[in-house]
Amino acid sequence: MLGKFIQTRNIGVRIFLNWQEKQSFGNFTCLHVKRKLSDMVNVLNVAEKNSVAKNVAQILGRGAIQTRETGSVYNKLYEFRVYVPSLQNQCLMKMTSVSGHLLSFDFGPEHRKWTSCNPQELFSSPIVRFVPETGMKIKKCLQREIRNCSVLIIWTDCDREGENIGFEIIDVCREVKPNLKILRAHFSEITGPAINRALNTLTEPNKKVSDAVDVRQKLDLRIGAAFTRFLTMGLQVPNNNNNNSDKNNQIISYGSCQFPTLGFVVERWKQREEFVPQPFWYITVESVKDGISCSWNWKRQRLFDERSCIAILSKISEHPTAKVTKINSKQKSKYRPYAMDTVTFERLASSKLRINAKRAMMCAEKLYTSGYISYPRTETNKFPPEIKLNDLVTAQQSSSEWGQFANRIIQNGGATPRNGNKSDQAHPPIHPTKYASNLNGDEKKIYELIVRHFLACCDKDAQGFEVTVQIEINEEIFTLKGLQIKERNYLEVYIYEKWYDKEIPQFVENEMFVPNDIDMKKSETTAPELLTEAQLIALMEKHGIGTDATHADHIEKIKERGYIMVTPTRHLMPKGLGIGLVEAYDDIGFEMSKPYLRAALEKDLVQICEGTKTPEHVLKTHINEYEKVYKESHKQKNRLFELVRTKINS
DNA sequence: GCAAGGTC
Repeated sequence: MLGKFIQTRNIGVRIFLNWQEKQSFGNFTCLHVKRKLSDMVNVLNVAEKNSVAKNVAQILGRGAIQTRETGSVYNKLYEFRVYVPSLQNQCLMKMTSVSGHLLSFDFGPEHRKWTSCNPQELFSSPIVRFVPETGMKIKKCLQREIRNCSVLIIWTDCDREGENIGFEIIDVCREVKPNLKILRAHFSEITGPAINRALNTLTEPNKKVSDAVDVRQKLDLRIGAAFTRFLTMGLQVPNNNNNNSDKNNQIISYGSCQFPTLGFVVERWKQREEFVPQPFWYITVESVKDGISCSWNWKRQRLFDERSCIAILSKISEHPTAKVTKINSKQKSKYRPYAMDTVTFERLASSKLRINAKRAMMCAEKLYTSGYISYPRTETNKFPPEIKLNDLVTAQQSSSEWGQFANRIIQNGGATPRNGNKSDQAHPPIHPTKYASNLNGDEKKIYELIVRHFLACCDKDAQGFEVTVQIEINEEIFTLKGLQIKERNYLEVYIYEKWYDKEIPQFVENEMFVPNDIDMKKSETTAPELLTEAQLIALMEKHGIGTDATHADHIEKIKERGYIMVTPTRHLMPKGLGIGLVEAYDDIGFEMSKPYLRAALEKDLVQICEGTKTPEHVLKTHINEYEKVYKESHKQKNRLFELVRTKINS
């Protein structure tokens, strides 16, 4: 086996020279080359984006790669030679890429113009699939290169969309070469071991997963377009942007993700609007001992009845002597963070670094394609047992900021990750894959967050000692808590969380003292705050609205449409138009702004992937559901539009 | 002029 391998490699080198000769001398060596090339299998490899193609080629080609232009500015072609186990052959690998989806769905020409048809027809009108102008150069490149290849290996991202993009590549290539052998590589980080493992474990691509995405695309297009045309043309809201749009109406869009996103913002706003503050009363006790002031907490916390509170106050004022009835001491831990999934990442970036989710994902994407971190779109928050965490921790020892901390983890017996219980069965939690020292700006901050979170997760919980003192004053109970931090552990590297000592005096059981002050205070309940971006993302995640990659886009979209705005305190506030749309649909009895419809679709898509439902069935069911809503809104359109107009003007 | 999902 080894002998064969070496021999094949030698042939590979010879052919390589001949191939270059062929380039230089045209047909001169043609016959000779033809004979030798027959030993070599030509393989076209296609990744989802150029950066992946480049880095995968660099790893597999061990630096011996040739770069060629493809006609598409962003997509290069990299050539190298490597032995591919599942083909049992030394291969001439041509590695190139698409730029995300290559194909696009749209209505046929007869339904594309807004005035061409009743929007309801869009639920059943023909849909065409085509390569948009922006992808034509990539398509030409794929079809040109596949002609002299017998194998196609798909290197798109290992998620649902990636599988679908894989089939787009397959369709385009099969158009010119129907009898291709097709293989799929599985990887979730671009490192030597992961990429070599992928090459050694090629499988068939998964059509079911790709089918699920087709269903999602068709549904989103039909429903989005039908309702958007209906609302925009029906409401005729004048456009206040002075752009060059020849249409004078503002677009009032509906989308299966943007509408529920809006719904969350409006719902919170409503809770706040409808909130009625409730007055409440509570008793405070102040004392001083050993020079330390203590504010004791009432066990009843608060009473909503003033007279009851007065009664208790007068009762304890009769014998205002406190007796220490209980002292509890216990170990207290502050837990280190779980391994990082995408939503946690987006929320931390937004709340701790003040980098909005959209920008944070862009930075993470760049760090991933540069090989610094693992794939940033993951729902997994537990590390697989086979991952070599100690190697990853060791790699961070070069840092002047957290290197010592990484070193300490290793010295103390190695990484002990705090794992959650979610796994998408495709990607590990977000973690650094190598040390980076040359980053700047937001990318640097994002990388630092990922590294510090990773090291914190691999370290130990912080340990403290909590003392709870309980007193009774004429049968009323009050408590005081003190905290002594013993071991900071993960907190030393995780600068985003704080934990403070709280010093309290020494007490002994049955000790008696007279408090310096006993008082009754009045306060009232406060309304919930408007949502922050971080909280909205958490809600979207919880209800399955959008993907890790698009949460941020949907929030941007509803801002752009004039449905919501951001307050100076960075809270999300719905505008009249947004409130009107949500209330109008609520009013005619449809939960369009609620997340349930999208969640139901998501569930069906998973079933398509698992093979328990057919794509045709799922598509038909959901189309029917939304068409019913459409017909009803059309029937009640005067009422619906009037409701929205009232809100816009209020 | 529409969606959501990829990416530059």
